[in-house]
Amino acid sequence: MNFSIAEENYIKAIWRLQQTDSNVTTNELSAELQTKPASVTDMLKRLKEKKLLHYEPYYGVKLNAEGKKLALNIVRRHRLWEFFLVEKLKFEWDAVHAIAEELEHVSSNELIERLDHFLGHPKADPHGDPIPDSSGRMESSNHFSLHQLKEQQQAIVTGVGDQSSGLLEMLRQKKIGIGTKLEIKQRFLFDSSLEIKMRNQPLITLSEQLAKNIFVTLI
Amino acid sequence: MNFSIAEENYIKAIWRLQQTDSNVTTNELSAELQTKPASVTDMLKRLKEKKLLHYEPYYGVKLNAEGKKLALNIVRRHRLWEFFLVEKLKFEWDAVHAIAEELEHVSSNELIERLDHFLGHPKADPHGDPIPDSSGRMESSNHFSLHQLKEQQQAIVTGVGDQSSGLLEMLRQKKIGIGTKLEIKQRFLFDSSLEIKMRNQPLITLSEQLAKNIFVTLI
DNA sequence: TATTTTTTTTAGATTTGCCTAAATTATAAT
DNA sequence: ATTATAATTTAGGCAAATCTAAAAAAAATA
Repeated sequence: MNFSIAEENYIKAIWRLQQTDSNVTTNELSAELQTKPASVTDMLKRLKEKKLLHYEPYYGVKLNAEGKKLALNIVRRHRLWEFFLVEKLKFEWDAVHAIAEELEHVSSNELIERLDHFLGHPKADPHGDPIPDSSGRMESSNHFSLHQLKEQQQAIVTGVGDQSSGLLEMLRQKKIGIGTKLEIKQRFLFDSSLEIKMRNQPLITLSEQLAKNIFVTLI
Repeated sequence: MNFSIAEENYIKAIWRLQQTDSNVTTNELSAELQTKPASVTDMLKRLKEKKLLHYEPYYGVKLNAEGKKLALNIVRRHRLWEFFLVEKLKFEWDAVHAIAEELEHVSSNELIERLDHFLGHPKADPHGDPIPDSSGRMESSNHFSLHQLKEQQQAIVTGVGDQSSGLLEMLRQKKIGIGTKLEIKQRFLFDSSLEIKMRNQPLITLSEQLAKNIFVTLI
C-alpha cells in the first residue's frame, strides 16, 4: 500500500499523541496538525477505510497494528534523515526538523536501509530520540523530563519535547544542548520553576514549561 | 515562490524537450509526462500565470528566464541526489533515477548546497550528465551519440539518453556502462546498426535505436 | 435533571491536478 | 482552395484535502 503525504502526516501525528494519551481526540489532532476539526474528521474516515486505525465517531481514534507499523516506519525515516543532516551535512541539530519532515516522505525502503547502513545503524537521532529498526522495534527511551527530577539529582540532556524553533532557539541561548550535564539545585513550589547549574556557567532558572520539554538521563 | 511537485515536473519536462527542440508542443509534453493533452493545457495556463514560460494557445510553449532558472535548479537537485545514491549509498547507477525523482522535490536550498559540498562538488552525475552549479551554469556536455561516430573511432561511454529501465537493463546485459571503452568496427547502411568491440568481449551489434541512446567522448 | 457549553460531525464549497467528450484551430492532402 | 486529419483547447466532472457554517452529540454545570 502507498500513502499520500497528508495521510502519512496524520498517522505520524496520531502516533505522537498516542504516546501520552492512548485515545486521541479530533481536537487534539486539529491542534497538532494546524487544520480545522472538520478536516480531521474527513481524513479519519478515509484512514479507517484504509484499515490503519480504529475510529468511532465522537469517541476518538487509535492506531491499529498496521497503523503503528506505518507510523514507526515514518518515524524511522525522519530520524535517520535527521541523523544524516547533522552527522554528514553538518547542520545544527535544531535546524534539521523541517527538512526531515520533507525527506521522510520519500518512499523507497531500499533507500532507507542503505542510508541506515551508510550511517552505521545509529540508535538515536540528534535530539536524543531513539530510531526504530526496520521492523519497528525501538530501544525504550530512558528519557525523563527534567521537570520530574528532584533536587541534587544530576543528569545529561538527551532530547527535547518538541522541535519548535522557539524552544530550540531558547535552549541555544541558555547554552543547553544534547550532552549537556546539569544538576538540579532548587525547586520552587510556587511556580514549579527550577534552578539548575551547568559546569562553568552561573545558576539559571528554568520555567516549568521549559523544564517539561527538556529530556535527560540520570548520572 | 514555491512550486508544487506537479509544477516542478512540468518545468523539468519542458526544459528537457527544449534541449532538442526549442518550441515544445502540448502533445510532446503529454507523451513525456504520461498525461492527457487536456491536462497539459490546464497546467500550461497555470504556469503562464506564474510567469515561468511563454505560452500561446495552439503555438506551443517555451521557458522564460525564470522558468529556465527553476528547471536548472531541479536538474541540479536531481543529479546531486543521483551522485549521492551511487557514490555514498552504493546503488547501481541504473537504479537511482526513480528515487532521485522524489528527492529532487525536497525544497531546502541550504540542503542542496551542503549536499554539494559533502559530495565534493561533483561535475557530473552517474549517467555522465553535467550538474549545474547553484546559479544554473553547467559545463557544456561533450557527449556525442554513439550513432554519430565513424568506423575505427574509439570512445568512452559517458552517459545514456534516457533512464527507462528497459534501456538500462539492456546495457547491463551487454556489459556496457559508464567508463566502458569501445571501438566502432563497422556501420551497416541498410539498418544503421553498428558493430562494436570492447576489450575482452566478442564483437556485438547495436541497433540504431540503442546507439542513439548511448553517449560517449572520443579518445 | 434540565440546560448550557464544548466537541464533533455533516453539508456544501474551493483548489489542484487530473480525466473524457466535444468543439475548435492548424496542418496536410487532394 | 477545399476538405480531411491531426493537434489543441474548452466544457464539464471527479478525487484529495482543505475550508466555513450549521447541526448533532457529548460533557459540564446549574
